[in-house]
Amino acid sequence: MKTDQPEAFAVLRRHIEAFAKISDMEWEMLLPHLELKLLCRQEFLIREGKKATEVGFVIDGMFRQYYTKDGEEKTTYFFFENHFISSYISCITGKPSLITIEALSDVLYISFPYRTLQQLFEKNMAWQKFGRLMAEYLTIGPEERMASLLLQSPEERYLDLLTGSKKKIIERVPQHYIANYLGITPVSLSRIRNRLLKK
Amino acid sequence: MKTDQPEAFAVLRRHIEAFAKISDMEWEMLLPHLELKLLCRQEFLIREGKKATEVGFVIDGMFRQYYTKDGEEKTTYFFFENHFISSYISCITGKPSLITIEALSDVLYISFPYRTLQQLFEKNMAWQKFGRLMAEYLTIGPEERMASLLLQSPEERYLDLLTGSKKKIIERVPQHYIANYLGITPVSLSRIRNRLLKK
DNA sequence: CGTTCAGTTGACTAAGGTCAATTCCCGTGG
DNA sequence: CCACGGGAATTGACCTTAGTCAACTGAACG
Repeated sequence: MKTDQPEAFAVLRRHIEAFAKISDMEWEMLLPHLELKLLCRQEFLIREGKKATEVGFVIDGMFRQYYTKDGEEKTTYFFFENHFISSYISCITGKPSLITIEALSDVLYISFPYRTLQQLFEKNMAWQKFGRLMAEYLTIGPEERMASLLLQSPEERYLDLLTGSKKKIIERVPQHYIANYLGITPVSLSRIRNRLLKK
Repeated sequence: MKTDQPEAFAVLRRHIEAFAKISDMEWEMLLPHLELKLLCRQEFLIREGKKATEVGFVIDGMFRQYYTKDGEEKTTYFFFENHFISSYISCITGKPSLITIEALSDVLYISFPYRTLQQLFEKNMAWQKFGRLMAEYLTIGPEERMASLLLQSPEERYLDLLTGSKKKIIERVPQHYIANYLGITPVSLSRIRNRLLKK
């Protein structure tokens, strides 16, 4: 696992600049607040019921995000390298998080306080713009997931995972988490796979 | 139906300022681009496949937003007075809209080009901030809808509509659209209602 | 008074959930 | 090297709930 801190921070900067260009000076406003952190498998980035205060960026490893209801977990996303990760809604609203984010492997990630980001928003146009574009980007995930739940059967959702950019989910995530992500039980996923084989 | 244009515009300003304070001068930057428009029942604000270019704000009436798949419509939201309405994702991405927005009644609404908004974002910090807060706000709807589809049965979703701020959906929207919104057929909704009566 | 469309009801089908038994895989310790 | 243990995945039997198709009811409107 690479642990080169300057390089990790440079990767983050590139991904921030994919949203909005920021000058060296503006970058220096965030840099002192960055921390490189390590999380072991099955540890939590944020737990349901706690207020989220930090925003993360995955350098190496993967996370699972889920809601809990009646003791049952319902997976909404998996996150891999080079993705921002946070209970952003909890940060924005200041309310306790409804979601839990759990490390599915040992994870190396960059962390910084949402509060810092918020201060940058107020101080600086480039950061404000980053905040807008980031939030715009964040609308797209849930929208697609919602559409998928509304439009597709579990079988269709499974087939979707086999193609395109989602393949790494199939490749890296244990099957029972995938079933959970699809909204079904591992038993049903097994049957669906069986059904598909026979075609 | 009230058609007082200055008053309608003032209502819009109040709702914009619920996100970010803007000065009179900043308001003047948007004002000339506002248009008060009328749409008849069953007409469309935006249709699937077209690029969205405008953002709307409902003064009077209601809309339904839906995806289409294999000729079937799947309702995602209803919008009433004092809500922004747009295929915002299409505006943001510049791609053709996946959703259709249809007037469920005759509707009076304010319209302005997304392009104008985008120009204001670049020119002005207050508008940039509005853009961020608006986008942040827009993440919450799909997130909640996604969670509801993942966590709740159709019956639970129906019960939810009977309480709190969602009551106006039950009160104003025909039942077969509600069934569609719940993700089931009108037949099934009828059975669920029946089942609940017997309890 | 008929036409139309929304909503209800019945009979049957399809698909996922549950529970339990079994198999497979993999790592550990004898 | 093999035997055992534990978790993951599969399979079978049975249940629950939504979908489909069709018939019927009821209210709205001309």
